[in-house]
Amino acid sequence: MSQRKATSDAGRATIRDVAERAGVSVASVSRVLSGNYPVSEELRRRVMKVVRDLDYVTNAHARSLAGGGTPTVAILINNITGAAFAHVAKGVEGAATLRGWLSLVGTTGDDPERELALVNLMRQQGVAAVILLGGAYDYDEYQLRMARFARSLDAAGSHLVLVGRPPLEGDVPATTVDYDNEGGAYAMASHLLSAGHRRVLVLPGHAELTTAQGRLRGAQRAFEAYGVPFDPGMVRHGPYDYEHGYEAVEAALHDTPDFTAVLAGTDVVAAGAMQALRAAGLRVPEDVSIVGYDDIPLASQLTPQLTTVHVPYEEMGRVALRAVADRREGGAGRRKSADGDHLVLGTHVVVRNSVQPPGQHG
Amino acid sequence: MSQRKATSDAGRATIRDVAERAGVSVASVSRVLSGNYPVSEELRRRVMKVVRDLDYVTNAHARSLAGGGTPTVAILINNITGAAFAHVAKGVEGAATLRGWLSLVGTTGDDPERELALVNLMRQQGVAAVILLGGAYDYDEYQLRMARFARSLDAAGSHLVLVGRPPLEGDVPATTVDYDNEGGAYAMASHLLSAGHRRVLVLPGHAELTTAQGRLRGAQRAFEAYGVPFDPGMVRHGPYDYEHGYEAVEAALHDTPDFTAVLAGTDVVAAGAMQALRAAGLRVPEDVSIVGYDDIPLASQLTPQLTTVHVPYEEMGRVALRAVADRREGGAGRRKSADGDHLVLGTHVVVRNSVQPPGQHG
DNA sequence: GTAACGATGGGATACGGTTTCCGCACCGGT
DNA sequence: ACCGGTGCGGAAACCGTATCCCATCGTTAC
Repeated sequence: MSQRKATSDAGRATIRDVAERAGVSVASVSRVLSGNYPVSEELRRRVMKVVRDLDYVTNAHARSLAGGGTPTVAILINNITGAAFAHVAKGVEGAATLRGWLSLVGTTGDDPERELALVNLMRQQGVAAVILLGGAYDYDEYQLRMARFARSLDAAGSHLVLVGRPPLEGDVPATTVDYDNEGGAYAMASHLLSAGHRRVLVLPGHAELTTAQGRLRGAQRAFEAYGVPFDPGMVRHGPYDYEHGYEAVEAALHDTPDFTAVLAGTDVVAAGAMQALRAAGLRVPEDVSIVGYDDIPLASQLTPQLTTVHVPYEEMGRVALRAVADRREGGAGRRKSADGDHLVLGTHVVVRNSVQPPGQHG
Repeated sequence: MSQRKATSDAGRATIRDVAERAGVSVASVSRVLSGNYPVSEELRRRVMKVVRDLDYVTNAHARSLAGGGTPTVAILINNITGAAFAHVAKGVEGAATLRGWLSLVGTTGDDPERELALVNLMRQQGVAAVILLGGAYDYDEYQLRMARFARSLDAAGSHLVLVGRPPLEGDVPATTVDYDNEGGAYAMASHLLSAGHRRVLVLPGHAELTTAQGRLRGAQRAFEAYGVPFDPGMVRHGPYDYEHGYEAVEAALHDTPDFTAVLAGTDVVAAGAMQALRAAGLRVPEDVSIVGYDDIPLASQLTPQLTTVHVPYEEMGRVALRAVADRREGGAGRRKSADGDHLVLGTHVVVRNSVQPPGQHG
């Protein structure tokens, strides 16, 4: 019945075990390990030997409790298997690891309840920031909820970062990392129009998704700029997946078969559209041109290779993490500065082989 | 100069702040929140009101220190953008969230140093398990290192889980979740052989990667079973990426252009191979058949859709997490049982449109 | 009417580190 | 030989929560 548990206990070794075995004080061990206090060479050697012998690692929980601890960021994502999001996650994770930070991930599966639960969970973890990936839904209630999240995290010394969606309205303590979504769509549609296409099937995505709204707006603006009437009947909304692309084209071939090009809201949607056209005996791009959006690897792996809009997803992830890190260094000083709270990265069209002037068979 | 920091301090509220404001003891607040101890309705109401007012959340670090805490698993992955790994991660994360567990991810980028650092970092975090994804390298030193990891984690009350690779040799405290890699390759090659193909270009992957070794062995066995001589000159090793598939086919078309089918080690490699064949003016599958491995979404999005081997990646993730959870529940009792430490899931061929008997043009 | 008991709430302590504050020893200078 | 300074190691006070143990109060049984 010893006062303290035996050194040879099953669980992990504590700093006290190390101190005892090395015949020094607990404080000394801590100092040797953190290295922010002068210790004699002799002491360091003795301690390090025991640390190796016991295979000791410090308890991260205890360490963060006491003040130190490695910063952690949380990445919240709808679906980890989406290539675009995966690239953002890669950017965040890479930048985090580079500075010794940790990253937690959670997937929400498009469920607002899970999102709520996860944000709270992350708040408990005392994360340096919560990074939310993907387009937002354009419901007022959703926006209000985000604002509440932002304030709540801010009050707890954390921070909310929105990636790939428009910033929140009002004076909300959140950082947004966005890309020129509408501009990319404008450029992409212009590319199609300047090739001579006039009847274009548009598959922007879900009507309530901010991403889809921006892409649709960009396309409309391009039509206006070219003086081409925009036919709302040629727009079909739906999820960003392969099946939607396939089915939308199937339906369009039945209803309005006179289109000569497809402006897909996503590369994956474009892939589905392409397959549906082939199934109907049409050739791409000889009979129908197709363009995508995102420039994920798939775009260059399709046949023909897809002309699409490049979005710097991985860089967005890096930028998001840097924003958090900077803010953490900066600390006070720029409390109310709304500057730098909204970063916008550029997009550009990548021309490949899926577009051809209409009516030019062969 | 108060003894304790003011309740209205900037940082997050503590349980003590709540207790003070509600006029109860710290213990009572803890009990109300954890709910594992009888408390009067009056007390509960008073506490919960303050909790809401202060937007209080418990400090996860303190909680884990004190014994409670939500279990966490760490997922270590080479490259998060790989579709197959992403699906495993999804399986793990999904199953984890289902039981209220948390998941940390780290990417190693194929760098053994980073892998080492990450395992240690995760050990500090006191994770319930470290789940390592992807094929292993067949170096002795690497195997030894893994064994050391396993023992180290085991000693710290954690556990190592290997997913998608062969189990470690010897009496190592690790769990392996594997799939019938060789069997899948055998079936896939048989499919090609039974269609009449005899000259097959084989792109198994990196020679040192256990995954590639298994797929190659399976193919060889199938050739033997069919009594078809296996030509080592038709095997080209390389990374599991699009570029390798493309370049390998380009080179093969130059060196040994008489092949009628390509047995790719991965769907992505198959995509590259397909593109290279097209670039050379060959049709798939009329002139050359192609098969892949993994059955990621890309396989069904290519044209023609790819015949491939389905690997239950997401399920592997779920199974891995369940293994960890079971072991944690089970606790003692089955210490030395090597049973159940190696789980193997089945694979099967998915027939699509990329295979045709050779020489049947049209 | 009183003793025993169940239901609750409070105080104290442990969890594993970090860090501040102190004291000790050893150094050289006069 | 005495004194002040410097460098290094130790004791103890936290960090925020869970839980054990005990005190109290209202009940029920005898």
